[in-house]
Amino acid sequence: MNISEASRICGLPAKTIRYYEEIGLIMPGRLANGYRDYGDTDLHKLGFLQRSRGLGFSVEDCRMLLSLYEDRNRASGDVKKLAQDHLTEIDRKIAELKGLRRTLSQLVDQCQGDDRPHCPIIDDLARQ
Amino acid sequence: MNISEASRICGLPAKTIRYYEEIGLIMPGRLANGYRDYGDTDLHKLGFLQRSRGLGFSVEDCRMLLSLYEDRNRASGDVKKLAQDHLTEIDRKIAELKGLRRTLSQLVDQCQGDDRPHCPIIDDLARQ
DNA sequence: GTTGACCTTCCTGTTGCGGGAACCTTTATG
DNA sequence: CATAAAGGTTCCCGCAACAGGAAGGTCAAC
Repeated sequence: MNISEASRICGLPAKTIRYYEEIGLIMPGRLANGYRDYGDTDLHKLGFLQRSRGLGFSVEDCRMLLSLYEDRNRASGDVKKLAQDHLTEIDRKIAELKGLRRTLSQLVDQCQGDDRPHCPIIDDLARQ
Repeated sequence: MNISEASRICGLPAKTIRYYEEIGLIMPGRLANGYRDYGDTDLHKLGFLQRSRGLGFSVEDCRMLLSLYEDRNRASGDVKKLAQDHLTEIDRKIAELKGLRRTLSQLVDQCQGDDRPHCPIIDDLARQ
């Protein structure tokens, strides 16, 4: 199966699939003409990558997850740790964004938003 | 005032300050020896940038905010719109992260996290 | 005069691809 | 059968917002 069909099936752009190959994540076979040739195993891996990335894991995390996926003797604890660390990072980001949101929405509420120059948002940013 | 002192005062790394100059955000004077020389106006702008970035505005947004800051005839509505758009974007990111968080935490909860290979997280990612 | 702490510019690397050029193959069509 | 369109390939640049580090100039102190 060529790359555009693999792309259609796994939902990843061809560019992304080539990139994953470049960094050694999935190495498909090649046909005599040099075209990439994706088999069932490749397609499963691509789908796995698509969903892992969809959960926000970094590509390097995905590399780790993929090797755990292929390791029949893996410890589920290793997977769980990866996921928990990611969860912690997500929580950190959410907290950070909520902090920004609080401050920003207060400022927005205070601003008249009309044609006049007076602006509490600018005043806050410019506070001496 | 040289760059390291400016950095200490505004709280931005010297690297960042130089970068802001490179992209035309703040253009300090130069001494005879070629060293950058920051005056009060420059320092105010740097502080303004530091706080704007701290609220998560993109550097290009900061450029716009800075020009509104310097525009005595600005309409506060322009500032408010920028801030509201940013707020919308923040909300979008929060929602996205919360979605990930939901799915991920469910999976984590289902996983035993022991030495055995069975793992609902992997199973979900590998779902055929 | 020499050391050490500054400063300068310039180049590379980061993350995860997207866009596009230049070129080759295969397939479809007149 | 010639050709054009639609694939494939590699390779290189660009994005955001800097950080790290090399190579070299400058300045103050001892």
